Amino acid sequence: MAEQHKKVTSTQVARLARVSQSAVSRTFTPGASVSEKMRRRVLDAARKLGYQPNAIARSLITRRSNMVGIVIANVTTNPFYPDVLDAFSRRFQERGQRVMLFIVTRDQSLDDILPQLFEYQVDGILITAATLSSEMAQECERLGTPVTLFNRYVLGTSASWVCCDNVEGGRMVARLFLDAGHERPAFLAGSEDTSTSVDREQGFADFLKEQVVTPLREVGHYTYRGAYEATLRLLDRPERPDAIFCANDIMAIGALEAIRSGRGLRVPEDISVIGFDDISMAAWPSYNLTTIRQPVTAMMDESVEDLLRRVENRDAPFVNRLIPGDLVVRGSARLPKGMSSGWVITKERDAE
Amino acid sequence: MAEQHKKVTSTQVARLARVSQSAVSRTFTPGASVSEKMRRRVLDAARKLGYQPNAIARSLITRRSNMVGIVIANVTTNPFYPDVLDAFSRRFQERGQRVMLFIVTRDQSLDDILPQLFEYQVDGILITAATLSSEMAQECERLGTPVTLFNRYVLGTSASWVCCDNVEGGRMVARLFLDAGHERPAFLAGSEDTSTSVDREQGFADFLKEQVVTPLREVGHYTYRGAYEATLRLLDRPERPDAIFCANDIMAIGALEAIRSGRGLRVPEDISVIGFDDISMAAWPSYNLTTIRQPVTAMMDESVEDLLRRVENRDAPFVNRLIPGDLVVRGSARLPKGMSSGWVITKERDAE
DNA sequence: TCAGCAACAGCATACCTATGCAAAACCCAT
DNA sequence: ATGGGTTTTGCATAGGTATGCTGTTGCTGA
Repeated sequence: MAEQHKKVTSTQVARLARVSQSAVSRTFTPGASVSEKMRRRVLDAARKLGYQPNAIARSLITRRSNMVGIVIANVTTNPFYPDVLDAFSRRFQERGQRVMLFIVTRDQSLDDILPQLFEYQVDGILITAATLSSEMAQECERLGTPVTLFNRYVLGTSASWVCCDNVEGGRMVARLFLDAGHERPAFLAGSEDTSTSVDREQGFADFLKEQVVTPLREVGHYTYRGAYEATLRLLDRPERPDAIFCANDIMAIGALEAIRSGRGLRVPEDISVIGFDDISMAAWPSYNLTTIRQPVTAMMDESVEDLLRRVENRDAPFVNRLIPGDLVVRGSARLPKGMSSGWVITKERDAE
Repeated sequence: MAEQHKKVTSTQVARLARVSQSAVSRTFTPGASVSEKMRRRVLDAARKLGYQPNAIARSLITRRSNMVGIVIANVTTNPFYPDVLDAFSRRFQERGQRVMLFIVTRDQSLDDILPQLFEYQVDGILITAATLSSEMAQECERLGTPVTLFNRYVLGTSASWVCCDNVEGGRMVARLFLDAGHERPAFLAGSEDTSTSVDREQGFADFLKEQVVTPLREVGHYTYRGAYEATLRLLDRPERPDAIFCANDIMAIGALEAIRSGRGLRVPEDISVIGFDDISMAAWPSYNLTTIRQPVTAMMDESVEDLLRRVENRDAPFVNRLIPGDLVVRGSARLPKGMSSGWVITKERDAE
């Protein structure tokens, strides 16, 4: 049997097939010029030896690694992100790109991560739930490595980003609360240093303030437990809120728990709760959460499309996209007159 | 400024620093012999040019890519796995290994995935929630690539595996049900073709049968929704079960929902529910799930230790480890006399 | 039959770094 | 100053593949 312990190279295959190494290479290079006879001879020999091309050597010479870097955070705290990671991985896979993965923590700077990706000559970088320092953005530019941000944005760089319209999402929730007759709305923030939370709050609070209402607020750090406790604090305030907008679904679920198990109140009779993301748990019967659905599929399609386009063509223009989310009406928030559970309310897209 | 658009190579740095290319290489190779003076000159030049070593070229010559492949499944359906992925990624990161990620679906065969990892010359492969065909195991062996399975096992190959003792876990649950006086226990299976589900059921059912009880069973496909529906079917049987052991926590949560929201019964008064994994949701107040805790930390430590040991030393022996889980007693199952909520019951480890 | 052309094969080289070996530099003690 | 030993440097090559260019083959049509 072919029990050699060393790796098989194209040269060995060539020797066995009595052809040149180039012939072997061409056989394994789609679109190269090889006769059918030769291809067969090579493939035979290759099979006999158990040959597989060495992608490392190939990358070295073609200057294409066919690897993209994915940088992602919050994979354990927010079920939204495993979904995102899964879908991205699958999409890149289909497009013939391998994924080099980095999971980062909030306190970890990308400035330590990206250089590792550069060392491995990734063709492009996709960043999710984390932001880019402007030095790093510049570095990417210098190296000619395209970068796409998912759900974050950076201005003044050549990085692409595609983002849910968080401000508009916040606004939609504010409108719903007011339409439903709520008077003491509150916002449960994620992390202060996160654009998603800040933007959602801004849309929410600005809209309310136009109607002369100032929302209460607490911070839940984008975690279930943080939200649980923050909600208890909210409920114990003298001016108890009658509606809470949570910066994401997992916090909304924490809030629900706190309201029901923690304080024995009812949702939505005593308090309305609205989340953001529309993770699959949101539809579970006991949560039945009204929420803003992020248009993930569209966002991801656009992200990988953009990144790969720029990998193919370094000069392709980068793209900044704000995609509006939909309000998914379920049972955790009091309904305004004329609206009913099961509705999905789509914001008409403004002209670009 | 150094605005060149091409990648900087060690040769260019050498030229600028007026030294040999070897000197540059040695400066960036920890432990190589370079004088302090030289190192400084090189680093200066490198900084000026924005040089970064090319890991691809390095890998080609050292025959070490410093990449490991992680193959994982169920990332979106079971919160247990994002946790696992996160921890693995972090551990490898710390040990200086980059992660090449493949997320697979149940119907996807590893036989298509592993060759891709081989092409990229990964130093080792970690497989989670999926199994290895024996041909592939053999292929790994031939190529000398160490493989470690996490939470799966394969016999008769040189692949390592570290696994929770699922049989014993099932047994512990059976014992608890009997001790608590249950008479019509049921098992909610994950997927029939999955060793975790099969083993948990085996431990459970065998123990019960010794006591002359045969459990009911349904299949929940390891998903929330599947479990929800399977539980409704169980509850609608003429001989309604009074205790359900679910093959994992996410199904247990689906079962809880079905019991409460679906049929208006109480847990644990009417029915006991026990899960497996101890994901973080299990501790949430409204679930408060009694479950078997997988000793994940130990399992993961052992997995990466094993894999990296065999990467360093191809001849290091592979390892098969069965690590017992702990029974975490909470409120979703009726308590046997003398046991109380909050207990963690550890199976004394048998001699190996 | 032969010219002319297209298709294909092979040679040689490039990609970028690490490293064995020999030469050079340095250090210290005598 | 000299010699022996140690450290440091540079040269040259290897690692596995892709590809431009030249040479070869085989075929077509007149």
